[in-house]
Amino acid sequence: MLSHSAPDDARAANRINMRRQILNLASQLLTTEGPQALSMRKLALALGVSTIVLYTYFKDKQDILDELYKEGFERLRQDLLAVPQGQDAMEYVMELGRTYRRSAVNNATYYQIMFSRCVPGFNPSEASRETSKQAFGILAAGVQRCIDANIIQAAHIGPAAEVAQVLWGMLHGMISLELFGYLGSAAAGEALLEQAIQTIKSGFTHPNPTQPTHLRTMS
Amino acid sequence: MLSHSAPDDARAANRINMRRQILNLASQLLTTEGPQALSMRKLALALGVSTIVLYTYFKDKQDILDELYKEGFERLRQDLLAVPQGQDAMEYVMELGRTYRRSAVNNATYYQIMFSRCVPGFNPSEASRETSKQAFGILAAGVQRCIDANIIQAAHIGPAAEVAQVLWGMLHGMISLELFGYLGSAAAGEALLEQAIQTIKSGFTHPNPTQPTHLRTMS
DNA sequence: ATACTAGCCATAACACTGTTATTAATTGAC
DNA sequence: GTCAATTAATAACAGTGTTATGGCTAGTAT
Repeated sequence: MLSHSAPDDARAANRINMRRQILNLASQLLTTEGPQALSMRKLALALGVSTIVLYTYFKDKQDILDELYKEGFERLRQDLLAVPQGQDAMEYVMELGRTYRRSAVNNATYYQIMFSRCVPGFNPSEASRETSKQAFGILAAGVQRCIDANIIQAAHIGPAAEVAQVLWGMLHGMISLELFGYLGSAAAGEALLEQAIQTIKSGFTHPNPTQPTHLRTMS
Repeated sequence: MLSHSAPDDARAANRINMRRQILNLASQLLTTEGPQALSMRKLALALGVSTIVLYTYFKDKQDILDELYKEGFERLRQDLLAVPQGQDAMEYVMELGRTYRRSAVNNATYYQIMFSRCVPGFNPSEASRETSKQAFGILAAGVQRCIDANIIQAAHIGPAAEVAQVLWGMLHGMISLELFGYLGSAAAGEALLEQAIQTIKSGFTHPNPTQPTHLRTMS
């Protein structure tokens, strides 16, 4: 009923200011010490306040992680948006893949929150998963361009979203293996991703050879 | 110096017996309640003993997780070994891929331990990582067979181990996305994996088209 | 100006977690 | 039977997320 706007707005501004301050510190703690070091007590201590403060600005730890999850996908989205949509549609998609890897490696701790269950109870909220879909949308749009240019024959391979999911899976898989230390050095990871990209390019441009491939063998 | 073998063997037998009992319960707890529910106290309680018992048979929690990690890769390896090496080398590799997914989905909680950092401080030991390489070796051997049969032209695409790593990455990526809920239902996950397998098959059999693909566009 | 209401925050605690120092008991060895 | 060593229970320490209690401060209403 009664609407006293000015002071409430001041409070609201203070709220989002404090929220941002907490999130900035959480982000810093995440990048420097990793996901498991991000504890409510450490956060409060670094802020010079009590733990209760965190709970006045966030529902719980999940709420904070949810924001970091969103920020991670937003960083990825920004990096992907920065890729120039140059001449060739397929070349653009391949460059998206290389950029995806660079972004993931540069924000490895964020990537862990986004894709591995590194914090025991954490599950991203539905709203946050929408953010993830926006980053994926850039890949899908790139694939759609390839289909429109007849570089990928959609009829033989499926709708753009599905093709993009396959592309996404491969990118994520290679990066995930690299970040888990299964591929050796970063250089090896980069080289193998390049190989994977070339493979998927060939796979997309030469869809589904229905003739049995073993007939083409020669001794 | 003094070698009293028989009783020490009795103790040793008891040790490995107890170890197995603990691991069985840990495995059960892992599959039924997930990685984050696997606590030392819960384990001890379920065994009807004190927590200290766990520490007399294992160095720490990591030690137990390490065993589960190894068991996970052993299950995967066994499942992959069960795939019949039928007629076509490429068809065999594709079936390996489908089996890999089935195995991962059927042992989803194990898969989390194997590939996602779901337990804060856990890092598999070097010895355990060797176990993981044995499972990977089956994929690599399958790829090698394709190269030997000239289905995959190694000269254009790289050595078998690298090709297999690309295959592995794609498999892992698709499964990882599915298990994280990014692909929707299990049916969607299965269908998309099939599409990914078909794509990689095409990519492997039609290596590196050096001619610019955009010349082949038609309106 | 005074009383009040609302939000903010510190202290301390609860229920967990992994881990261990101190004890006591059991068990195998001679 | 005595002795040594392994084993196990109790209880505690340090850490985690979370919250009930209560005090304080700041804006509102009269």
